[in-house]
Amino acid sequence: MRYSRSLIPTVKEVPAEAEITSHRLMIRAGFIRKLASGTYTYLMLGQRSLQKIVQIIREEMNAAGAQDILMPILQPIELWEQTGRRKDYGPTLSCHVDRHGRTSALAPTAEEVVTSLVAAEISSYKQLPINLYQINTKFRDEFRPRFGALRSREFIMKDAYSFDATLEGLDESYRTMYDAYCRIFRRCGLDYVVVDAVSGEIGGSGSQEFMVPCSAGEDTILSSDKGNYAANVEKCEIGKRPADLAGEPTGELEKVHTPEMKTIEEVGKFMKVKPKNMLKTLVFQAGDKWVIAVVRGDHDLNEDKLNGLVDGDITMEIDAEAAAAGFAIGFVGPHVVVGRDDVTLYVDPDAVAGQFWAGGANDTDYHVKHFNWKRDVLDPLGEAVRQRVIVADIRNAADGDPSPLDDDGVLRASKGIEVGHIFKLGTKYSQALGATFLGEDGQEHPCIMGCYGIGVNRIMASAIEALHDDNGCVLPISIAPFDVEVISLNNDKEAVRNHADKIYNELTAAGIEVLLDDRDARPGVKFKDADLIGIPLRVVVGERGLKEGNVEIQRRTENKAAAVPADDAVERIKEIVNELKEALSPR
RNA sequence: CGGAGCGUAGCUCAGCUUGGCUAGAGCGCUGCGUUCGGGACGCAGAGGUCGGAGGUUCAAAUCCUCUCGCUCCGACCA
Repeated sequence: MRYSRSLIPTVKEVPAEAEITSHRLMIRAGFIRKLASGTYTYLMLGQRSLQKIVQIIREEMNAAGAQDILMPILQPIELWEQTGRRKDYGPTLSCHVDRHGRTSALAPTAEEVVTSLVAAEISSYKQLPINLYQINTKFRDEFRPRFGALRSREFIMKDAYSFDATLEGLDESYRTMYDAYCRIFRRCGLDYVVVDAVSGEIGGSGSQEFMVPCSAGEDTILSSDKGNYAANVEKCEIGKRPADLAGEPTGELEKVHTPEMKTIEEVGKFMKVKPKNMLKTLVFQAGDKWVIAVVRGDHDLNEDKLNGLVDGDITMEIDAEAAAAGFAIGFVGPHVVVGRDDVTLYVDPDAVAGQFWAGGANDTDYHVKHFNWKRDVLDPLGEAVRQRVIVADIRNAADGDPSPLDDDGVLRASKGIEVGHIFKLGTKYSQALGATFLGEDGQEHPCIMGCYGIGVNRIMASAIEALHDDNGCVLPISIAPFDVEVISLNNDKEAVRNHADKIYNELTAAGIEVLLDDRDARPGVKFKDADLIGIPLRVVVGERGLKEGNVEIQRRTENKAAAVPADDAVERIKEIVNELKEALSPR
C-alpha cells in the first residue's frame, strides 16, 4: 500500500474528549474517527488491524471445532420477551420500529436467535455437541459510552454458543473455549488474566472473564498474592473474618445534632470520626418487608451478594417509600431493627466488633456515637436476633482483604479491560425457547448451553493501551495493520525512489504486507508518523545510506537502526518478519 | 435520567464578564521560493450560517428563552 494514496490522517493535536492513551493514539494515528457519541469509523489502518484480529479468532475457533455462521442484527422483540430479557436488559437494548409497527431489537448478543435456530434444527442427542459462532456488529445503548473503542454503542463481537446433551459435555465445551481463548489472546500479543465473574443479564451458573491488566481498565480485579485466586470485584468473595456481636460498649450512646449531613465524609468530618469507625446503613425494599444492609463506612456494599442472601428481589432508590415507611433516610442506624418486625438486618462481619461505632440515630438530622451491637441490638432483640440479624459477606472485596481460599493469601486490587467472557449458561434459554432433543433414554431434554464472547475492538484498544511508548503505538505483528513500513526517505531522488519501490515490490511478492511511505514529505514527518502508527518493522531507504550501499532496518521496539547492505535487505526483512510472527505463534 | 461544562476556520483554542470597527491565533490546507536524516522557514492565499430557532436592542459570537449535539461526574449516603 502506498502511503501517498492512502487516507491516514495523523494529527499532532487531539480532541479533548480523548482521555485515555489508546483512544488518543487511535485518533492521532488515523485508525478511527468518531461519527457520533459511541460510534466510530475505522479507517484503513484500524480496519486492517481489526481484520487481523478477526482472522486469528476465526482460525482458533474453527480449530476448536466451532462453526462460523452469520445471524441477523435485527431480532424480533418477541424473542426477547420469551426469555424475559427485554426487561433485564432495559434501556441498554436498542430497538427499531419498522413501517409495519414491528419492533426489532438491534442485537446486543444472540442467545435468543441461536437458540431458536437450534430449537428448529436439532432434535437428537446424536447431533450434539455443537458450537456455533459469529463475528458481527453488536449494539448496546450504553448508559455512558466512553474511552473510544473500549465502550462504544456499536462494536464487533465474536459470540459463540455451545449446545450439549450433558453437564459433563458442557464442562468440556467450556474448557475447549477456555483453551481457545488463551491461544487467541496470546497470538494477539496480549498479557491477560482469567478471573471469576458474575454472569449479569446473560445468566447462568458460572463465568470467567479474560482481562488485560492496565490502569485505564474499567473493571477492578482482586487477586490473591498466593496466585491461586482472582475475581472481578463484582464477584470476589472474602475469606473468614471475625465477627462478634457481644463486644462491650465504649461509652454511653450519645446523640449528636448533624443537620443536613448525609454523607459519611460530612458526618465523619463534623464528628471527628474516621469512616472505618462509622456504619453505613442502607435501606432496601423487598416486597412488603425491608432489608437493611450495614457495612463499614469505608466499604462498599455488593448488591449481588446481598441479593443472593435475600428471598426475592430487593429494590434500591426507594427513598420516598422508605421515608413513608418511617425510615429517617440519611440518618438510619442499625438499631432501627429494634421495635420493627418488618425489618431484617444484614451486616458485614467488618461492621461488627466490640469497637467504637458512629452511625445514624434513626432521627432526621441526628447521628449517634458509641453505638454498640450488644447493648443496642442484641440484648433488646433477645432470641429474635437469629432471624432478624444476619452477619454475612455483603460487601465488595478490597485491597488487603483475606483470600476466600483461607490459605493466608491476601487479596490485591488492580484494574483490567475485559476482552473475553465465557459462561456456563445451563438451560435458561433452551427451556424458554424449546431447544430440546431426544436423549438415548427416549426422553426430551433441554440443551445445555454455554456462551463465549470476545470484544474485537477491545482487543485492539487494549493492545494499544498496554503496548505503546511516548512516540506512539507499538503493535505486535499479529495485529498490526502492516508487517513492514518502507520509508522512501528522499522520494524526490530517483535512485532512492527506485530502490524503495524494488524492496516494496519484492516484499509484497513474498506475501509480506508493506506500507510504502512514498510521500514528498520531510524526513522528520515520516519518522514521526511511522512511530505513531507503530508498524513493527521499519525500513529506511535514504540517499545517505544508499551511498554506502545500505538501507536501515529497525524494529519498533528498538531505538537504533541497523545498517544492512541494500542487496541483502529483502532477505533480512523476511527473516525478521518470520521471527516476529514465530514469537506469537499459537504453539 | 440527575448534576456540571462545552459548541467560534479541517483540528486545538482565544474573543463573550462590560453588546459596537472588517471575528482572531497556532496547527493543517493551496501557490511560489529557500530548505531537506526526527513534525523547517519566508512571502502570498483559500477557508467562518460564531451548533440551530426565536427574542431583547439602533446594533448580538457576546444578553434572554427554547432546542439540538458533544463531553465529564453521578450506585447507596449510614
